[in-house]
Amino acid sequence: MPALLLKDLPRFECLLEAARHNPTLDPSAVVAYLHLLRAGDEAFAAADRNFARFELSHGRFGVLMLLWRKDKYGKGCPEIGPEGRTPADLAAAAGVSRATMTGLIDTLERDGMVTRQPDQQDRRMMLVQMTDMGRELMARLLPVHFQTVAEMLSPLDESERQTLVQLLARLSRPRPAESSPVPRTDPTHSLILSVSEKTS
Amino acid sequence: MPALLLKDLPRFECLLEAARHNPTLDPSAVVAYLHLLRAGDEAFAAADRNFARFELSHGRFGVLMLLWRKDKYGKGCPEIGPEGRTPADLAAAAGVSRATMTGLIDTLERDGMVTRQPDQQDRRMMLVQMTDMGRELMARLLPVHFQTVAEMLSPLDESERQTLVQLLARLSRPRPAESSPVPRTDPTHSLILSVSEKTS
DNA sequence: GGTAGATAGTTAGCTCACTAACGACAATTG
DNA sequence: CAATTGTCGTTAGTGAGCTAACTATCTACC
Repeated sequence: MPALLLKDLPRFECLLEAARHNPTLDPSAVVAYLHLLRAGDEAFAAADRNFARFELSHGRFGVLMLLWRKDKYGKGCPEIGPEGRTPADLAAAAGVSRATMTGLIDTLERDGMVTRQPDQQDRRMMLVQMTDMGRELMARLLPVHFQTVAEMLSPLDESERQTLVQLLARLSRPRPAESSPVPRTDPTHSLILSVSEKTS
Repeated sequence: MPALLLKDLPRFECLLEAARHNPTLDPSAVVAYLHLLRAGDEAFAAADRNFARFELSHGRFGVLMLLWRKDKYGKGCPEIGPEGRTPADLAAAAGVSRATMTGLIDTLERDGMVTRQPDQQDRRMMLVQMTDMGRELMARLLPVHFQTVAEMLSPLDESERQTLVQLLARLSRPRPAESSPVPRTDPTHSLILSVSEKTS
């Protein structure tokens, strides 16, 4: 459970009171912000508890998930592609530093979940691939993980989930919005984005 | 930025494809889950950038925030009260372990933001109090922080924020819902809860 | 063709959480 | 009153992330 935050949330009346002395305090914004942090942390922690049962950290799971996606569905979704299994690419896709990715791959390799082999074309690079053991681990873990996610969202019906996603999507840092070569679809559905593109 | 996660989110079509092979995969739940993690992480990271400018970590900010609230608004909101300035209480309110709170208070005390003094009644306890320097720091930081929160939520109008809060509140782990001695108000507004109560 | 700059992966050292275990003290119970 | 039980704050040690700096390699330009 990495994210820490005030579990003892202020009451709305206190915020109103405080707002009278702090002109920059927007009570409804603070309430939404605190709820967002809390819900995000709960979701994160719930997933982490599952991962821990399989001796995985969130970071290591992320690596396996990326490899699994490319492994299984790389064909169906061409922008994922079979390439991009280098540590640097994994780091960008997972949102961690290259140094952190080295450590993640180290332990995954030690545990026999992935292999590292030098790239023939570019000898600076390594190629990371999932082993059968890694695939088996994911085959056991993913149903549990997906079930947890499904349970977490079970209080909301389909249209409520869609509303939630649209609201959350509008909170993301407004991007340049230019340079979108892909045919426009509902932005809440085609949520490929930014980081994978802007290898700048 | 503590929380790490897949920045390279899967496209909805990929999820649909994957769902055909994984019966437990609920595509709309996964999309909502990923958006939640991402939005929460962005909110967390944005706040952290502010804190870092004032040489604060999220944890240290939490401590100062709790002390500030009790310091300023303890009277207006009696359930906060002037007591509860012990490390153990701060730890429970901030959602960290007592050991972590010791470290947070250590550095805050070193930097002159808080003081520690032994409790006279119960000589196991310490009392943590904010110094004038701490108050000054908060007086400079809070407007920046509140402004960041306001900007973050600016894409949503009041009714949208309310919708978001209600949806997020329903995602929180459903509590026993019993043992609520306080007169019922809108649960999305009176979001005092759980942790402060269940000192069990 | 040789040098300058960029990039890939790694290493070293940092911060900030955590758990487990400790001594000091308080509260409860025989 | 003595003993047990529980709590408070602290310490020690671990894990996961980060940045900065290094080596090796590729690319581009004169």
